[in-house]
Amino acid sequence: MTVLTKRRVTIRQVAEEAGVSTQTVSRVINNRPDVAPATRQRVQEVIARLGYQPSYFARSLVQGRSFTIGVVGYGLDYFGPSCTLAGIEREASQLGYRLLLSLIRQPETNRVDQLLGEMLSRHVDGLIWAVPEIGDNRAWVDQAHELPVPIVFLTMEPRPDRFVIAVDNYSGALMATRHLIAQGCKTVGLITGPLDWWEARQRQAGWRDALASVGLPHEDSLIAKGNWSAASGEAGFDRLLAQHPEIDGVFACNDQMALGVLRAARRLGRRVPGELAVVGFDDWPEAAYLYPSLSTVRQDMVELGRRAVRVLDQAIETVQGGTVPAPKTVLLQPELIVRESSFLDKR
Amino acid sequence: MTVLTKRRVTIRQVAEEAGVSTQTVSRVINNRPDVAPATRQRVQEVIARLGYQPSYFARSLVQGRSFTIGVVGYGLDYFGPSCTLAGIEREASQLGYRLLLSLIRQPETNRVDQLLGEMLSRHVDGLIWAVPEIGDNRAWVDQAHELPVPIVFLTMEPRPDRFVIAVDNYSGALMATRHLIAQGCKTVGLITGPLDWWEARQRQAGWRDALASVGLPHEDSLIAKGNWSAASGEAGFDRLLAQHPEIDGVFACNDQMALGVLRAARRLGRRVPGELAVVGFDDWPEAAYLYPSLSTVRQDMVELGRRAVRVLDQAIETVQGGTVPAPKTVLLQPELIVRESSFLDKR
DNA sequence: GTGAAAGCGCTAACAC
DNA sequence: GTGTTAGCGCTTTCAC
Repeated sequence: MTVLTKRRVTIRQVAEEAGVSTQTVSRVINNRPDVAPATRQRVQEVIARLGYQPSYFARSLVQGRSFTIGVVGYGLDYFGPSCTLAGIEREASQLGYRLLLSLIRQPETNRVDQLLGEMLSRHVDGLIWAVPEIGDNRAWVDQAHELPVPIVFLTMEPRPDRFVIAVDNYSGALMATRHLIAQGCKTVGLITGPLDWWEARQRQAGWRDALASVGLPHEDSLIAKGNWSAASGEAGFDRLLAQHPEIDGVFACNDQMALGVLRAARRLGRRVPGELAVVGFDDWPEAAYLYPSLSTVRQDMVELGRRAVRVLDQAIETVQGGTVPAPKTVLLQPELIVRESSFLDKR
Repeated sequence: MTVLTKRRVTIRQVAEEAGVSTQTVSRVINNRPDVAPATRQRVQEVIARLGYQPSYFARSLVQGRSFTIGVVGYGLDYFGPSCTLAGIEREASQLGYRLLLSLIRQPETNRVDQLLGEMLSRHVDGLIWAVPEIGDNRAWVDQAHELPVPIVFLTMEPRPDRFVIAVDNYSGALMATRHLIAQGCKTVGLITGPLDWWEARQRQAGWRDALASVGLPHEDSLIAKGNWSAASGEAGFDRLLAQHPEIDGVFACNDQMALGVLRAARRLGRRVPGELAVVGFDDWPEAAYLYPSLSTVRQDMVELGRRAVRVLDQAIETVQGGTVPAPKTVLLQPELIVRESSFLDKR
């Protein structure tokens, strides 16, 4: 508990106490070789005794590097983003960074300027933009070339001039829908997320292409628009069934909406599994404990965060080295998890 | 997008460009009154043109204040902690603070020293310790008097010499159990969390006292120890039922474990609601969409976080004013949410 | 090996 | 009103 001293100890006090100059202390705390062993030891003793803690702060000012990453996140009350943040923190911490966190509540914020400004004025070494791409909330990205530090974008349409880390939503939706088809479904409905979300559009495209490629129906009346909530999934299935009583499969674009579908199906007397096969997206931890347990597409949000930090770290190092880092895209592959809810009685 | 300039602009460049001293620029950016209107305008123009962004960093160094709060959190893959963090961020942002975030994975960490040291060396104005009280992971708190900045503890046993913000778990458990009793339950089992968690012990105590006060059984064989997961809730109910086939009520100490109980009950052929009444704790967003929808005890984790920041802010102001702030405890009251799962057929 | 001087970007205190 | 000086805590450069 030696660090916990009432007043901040400075390098000067240590120097005085040890009878050396501040430079020597600096050399010791930075593990420079050119210090006499005896001196080094003496200084170290004083440091321990006084509980001296070098100020990263002052150090950053002169070195132009803070070992801090700015993270702009969104909607921590959802499971996915929380995991992503956890992943970011974990990797960052391993690489020796701390996190400066900012959350935004409306993803269409126009405070982007102010936000970035605040982070930059705290001298972050790099930025992670962990806000979903919604509507035109990416318009500003074109100008981000001008940022003095590298920035990595999470969950947006990959583009060659940016660092982007994303899950392959299209491919995940393809897997989910093909699985339903393989189960024998003839009419597969879709509960989408809000279509101004890039992720939602990708998943919808996957659903459509999977059906189109085998000649199954995929018209708009098979699509119910949800808002990621269980309530919207429930309502969406009601609408779907009203128009298509023959429906025997549903791909819900997240697990919460799938939960809503399960609830609606029960209320309307459709057996799941058996008469109706349901697949979700996310693999949220409770999916395995629903009744029936939910088949879904797992995306590893923790890994997403970690990758973002690794990529950013490399970019930061490159910048520190004086070069301009080459943008890079990482597309993580999701995984189909088959449980009970997607089983269909063959007819 | 004016802030996004390639190289950081300093106060000196602005001063030169505007033909004034750095001091005058400083006065303008700090909105000091003693600047001639004409000068002020000229400076502001230059600031806008150059996209100058003052460095909080350098400012903090000289002012001894960073408008940054250090947050040490835990287990962001759970819903509660995520909400708390969201609440912290929101309030902090409103009060003009940024967050420096650190997550720990084992709550019994002995890296407390290092962690606090790192935060302090980044000159945080105050700290929020948002890690549950587990085992003796609070032993170090006795020494925290020596910290140079105020620290607020979340979710731990209140004590008069500390800032503590917590939910009244005892009272919540009391409400849950009394509700089950009021429904007509005669044998009420308990699925606890790990008992080295303070919260788990509080909830257990509430359960016990509620039963004891009306003369209903509350022996240890009615208690199954879980670990907050749905799996442990399911296994716990199996054990409970084996020993007490007459069981007609269960209080699960969180909603996940309650979900496990629902699953086990279904498997074992106990009707919920009807034969078995179940109440959870947390009111996690999907609780209303389970089948049956889950009665539970709502705790407002977002508010918990916000309160922590407000209390910390006051303490910081007091410290800045040169006084020692008086510790304070805030105990938030949870709320019983009655849904379907706790109904019991009267006999 | 070690120290003195200069400076990172800013503001407090004091001059004028 | 505005500029000058000094200094926050540290590191870098260059003496010795």
